[in-house]
Amino acid sequence: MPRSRASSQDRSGPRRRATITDVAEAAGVAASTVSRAFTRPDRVNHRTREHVLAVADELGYAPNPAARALESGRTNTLALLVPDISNPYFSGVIKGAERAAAAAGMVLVLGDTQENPATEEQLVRRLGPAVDGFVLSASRLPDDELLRAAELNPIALVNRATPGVACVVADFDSGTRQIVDHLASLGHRSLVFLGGPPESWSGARRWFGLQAAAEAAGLTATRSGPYSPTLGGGPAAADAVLAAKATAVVAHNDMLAIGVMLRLAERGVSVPGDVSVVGFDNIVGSDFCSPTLTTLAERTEDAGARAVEAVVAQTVARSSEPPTRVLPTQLVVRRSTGPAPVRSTA
Amino acid sequence: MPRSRASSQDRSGPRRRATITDVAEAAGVAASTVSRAFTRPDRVNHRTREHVLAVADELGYAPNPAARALESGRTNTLALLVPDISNPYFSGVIKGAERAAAAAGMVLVLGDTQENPATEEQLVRRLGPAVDGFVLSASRLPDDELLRAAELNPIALVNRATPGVACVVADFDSGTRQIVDHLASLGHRSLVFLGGPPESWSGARRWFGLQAAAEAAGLTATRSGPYSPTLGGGPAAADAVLAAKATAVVAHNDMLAIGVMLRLAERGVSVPGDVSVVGFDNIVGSDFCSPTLTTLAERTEDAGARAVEAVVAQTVARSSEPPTRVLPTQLVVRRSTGPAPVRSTA
DNA sequence: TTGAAAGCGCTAACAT
DNA sequence: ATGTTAGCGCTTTCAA
Repeated sequence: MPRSRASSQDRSGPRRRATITDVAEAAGVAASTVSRAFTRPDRVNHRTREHVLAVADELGYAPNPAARALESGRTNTLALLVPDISNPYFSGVIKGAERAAAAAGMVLVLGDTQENPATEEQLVRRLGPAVDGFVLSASRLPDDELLRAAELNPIALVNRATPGVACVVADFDSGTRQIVDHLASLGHRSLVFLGGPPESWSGARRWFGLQAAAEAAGLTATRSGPYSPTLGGGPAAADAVLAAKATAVVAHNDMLAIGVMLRLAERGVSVPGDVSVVGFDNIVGSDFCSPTLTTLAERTEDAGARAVEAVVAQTVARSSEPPTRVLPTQLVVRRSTGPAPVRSTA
Repeated sequence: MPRSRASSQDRSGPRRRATITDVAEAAGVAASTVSRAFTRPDRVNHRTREHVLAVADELGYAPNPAARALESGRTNTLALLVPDISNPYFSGVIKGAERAAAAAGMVLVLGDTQENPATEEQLVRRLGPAVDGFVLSASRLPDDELLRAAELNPIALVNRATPGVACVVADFDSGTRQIVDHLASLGHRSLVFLGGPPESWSGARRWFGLQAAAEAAGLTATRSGPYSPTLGGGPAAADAVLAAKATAVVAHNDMLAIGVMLRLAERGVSVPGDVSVVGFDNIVGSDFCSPTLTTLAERTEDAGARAVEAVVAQTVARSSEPPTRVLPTQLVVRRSTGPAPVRSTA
């Protein structure tokens, strides 16, 4: 049987991995005993177990997860899909998910959907049989696809809500209220929202919340955009801000907010003297840009962790009513917001 | 045989995944034909193939990777281990690795070693049988462990060199020369290196290169630290800089450099008026901190991609002499460096 | 071109 | 407490 294995005579090729049978032979026991020694330590004689484990260690044996998965149908692997791994915003989600996955004894597979629904769909399909569940962060999939995927695999969403699918979302209602109240208390009478990608669920929630909060506080809220949620989106957004003679702007996210401030500085506009700027995300960098950025902080690590927990829970027992968790948000006030400038047209 | 499968009557539980047998039955062919339809399209009648694929699609069938892996010994999965996923420096490596892995038809598993050699070792051991190879970025494992691991799995290192293991490293010799020449051309006569973690291979290379380049250029180089390679390391490092009356400092990385500048600003010291500051990494943020940071850019995405390619190459054929690739570095000059201040003690 | 059968490494029933 | 056996889903001989 000329199977494609590493022939044992290559100079430095990977040594053939020890299998459970190798260990069994070397230890003079049956394979099932070796298996038990690893998985049900209490169901095997203490001394046998010691011996088996010693032999296994000597042979460098580690159970083959593929074989285990085949038998049990469980892979002990979770997949986390994000739109853009290099976006610092997702670092927190990733970190939290990693931690929770490790705590649950699971391995995390990371996927980058490149902001592309087709890529995301493909990853879900391809990874599906290889994982026990998915965490989809800022998913771009339409509701019906999400539902379909959720039939085959446990799924939890982060910052995206779809009825029937577990999700963890930031409390944008409270968050936008905090932002508006903060601006109102500084004397601002109106704000401009600089929108991000039209497909962004959280973008929609942010704008919705801002409108409601503005109305409640007696401010006028208008929307501009869409702009790229990156530093590169800054110039166009900043120019629009100046044209609109806004005294306060709320950007889709911190990257855009920082890009805006860069451009405003270039054009000789003072922040917060002339314009106050607020972002979303509280990314690394919002604390050292110039001026430092007032922004709404989400608990991204918690979000990642909670989502993993939700998926793990589903792998154990599917509940009929998938939970929705709302995580608190908190406005971090820094130097980019200040009193509304006094206008001649008061 | 009461195997633990999802019983088909749970309300909304995961539907049982279609297997190759299901498809075979539904299509009225043998399982082996279905298998061939997917893996050797040319070895099956055109019409049969169409039919089989149609049925498979209808059933939502996707081959089970675990079963494939069991048979072939290949998982089509690569693992990338980094010390800290949330460090923006690694985003580039991750991104590049993702891209190269996808191009090679492989899935990438990401692991966070938490800057901990023990965690790293554990991950390598646990993931070993589940993956076709490893990319170890900034590995903290001692040489002998690396060698041992390399016997069982193809491995490529990023910014770490160990004889006998494939690696991709940045050209720190050239990079440090660029830094020193830049400072020398601005009239600086000495520099202080703010060191990072003592175990860091690239940290050692940086300091080594700086010394050599300084000597060649007739500058004095001294070292200070170690400091935490984070914003939080800034204050201590900055205070040391002032105590040393340095005119130019080179920080272990950008995060530390930015932390230093923050503290210097706090203490009323002008950058670059009084002190010039240089970093390593060119992270996102080095372009919008204040002042913007002069830093040595590495080609991190390329590094990740090259490393993946090196691993993939090894999975095909192990070469006796694992390759070392040196990637160019480039100094990005921004506002944090300027002419050396004129000192009374000239 | 297709089907039948064996086996990848492991775990779980069942027997001892 | 331990061994024997069957089978997870798939690919791959080997026959037809």
